[in-house]
Amino acid sequence: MRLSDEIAAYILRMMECADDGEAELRRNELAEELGCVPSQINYVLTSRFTPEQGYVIESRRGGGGYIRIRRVKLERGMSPLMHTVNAVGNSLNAATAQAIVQNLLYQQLISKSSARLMLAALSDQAYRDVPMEQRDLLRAALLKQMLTALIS
Amino acid sequence: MRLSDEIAAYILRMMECADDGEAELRRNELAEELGCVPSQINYVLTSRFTPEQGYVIESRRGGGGYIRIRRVKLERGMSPLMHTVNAVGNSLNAATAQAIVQNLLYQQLISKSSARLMLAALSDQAYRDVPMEQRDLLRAALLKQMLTALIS
DNA sequence: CCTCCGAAGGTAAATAATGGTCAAAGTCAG
DNA sequence: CTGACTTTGACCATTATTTACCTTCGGAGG
Repeated sequence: MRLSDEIAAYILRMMECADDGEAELRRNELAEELGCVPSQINYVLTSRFTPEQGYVIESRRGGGGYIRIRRVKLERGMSPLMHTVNAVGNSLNAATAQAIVQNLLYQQLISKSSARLMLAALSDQAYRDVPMEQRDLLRAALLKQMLTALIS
Repeated sequence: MRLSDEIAAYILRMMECADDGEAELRRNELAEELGCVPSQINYVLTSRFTPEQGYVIESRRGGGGYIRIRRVKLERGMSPLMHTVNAVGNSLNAATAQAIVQNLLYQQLISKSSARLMLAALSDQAYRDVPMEQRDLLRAALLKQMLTALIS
């Protein structure tokens, strides 16, 4: 079995055991326990615990730091929002983003103020400092991140 | 639990107990009671009781010195949000952004789901495609954009 | 009054404890 | 053999704690 799969399995197990379904871990500790370099933990997190797969990750550096993984995906019958998260690729232009949000609002899947917030965050207006080539990637990531946050 | 968190919790408790909602303490005394060096109290104050988080601190040195921590109350209505927009510079790190949003939520100026959305949009998680040097600029722009959207 | 001393609190730098990023090198299925 | 996925390691960023030294205030003595 691949190392990454073992790490993923380990984290999944941690989440099942916790009563709140969250896994909180210390990167270096876990890396040591599983015999891998610390950065491999990051690799596993970014490749297997993405918003598309229904996970939200928070972390803190520094003394007493941690990584927390939360699952928001409902096991079956994916929520409509989750469906959108999966439908969005890794790139998204402003017009499409706007259409998606407006559609979610129309379907009453999100509130009006949520829609306003999301439109503001997805419009090119705020991306002045982001290189053009990266804007659509950022937009896609932002939309997915925000929708995932709404579900949990 | 981190020492700093214990200190912060202790101070929060003091504020809750006081009828005026203020906490007044003597640095050395508190340090002794919590088993830390006095300057750690300052660290906690500057890292967790900042103006962004809605606190004001006064203190006096010398005999009979003290430290007083107060929560500032923002007026209701839209103006506090506008005030926040104006107060945010053109660069904003993740920790400060989080503190600002959490404070807005605490003061009931934004809803819980708005806070969640904003936190998701302001966390570094979604910025993987944005060069490090631009992240704080983007974050500031995003926060201002989103708050402005809430106002209008 | 004025000075000086002791009792506070303040600051900054060093150190420790974590997690994050990036790119080179390796692996493996097709 | 090639492209996607993995694994590693060097280097970076953030947060916490400790230590040494500095500043301010009030009052006792002169």
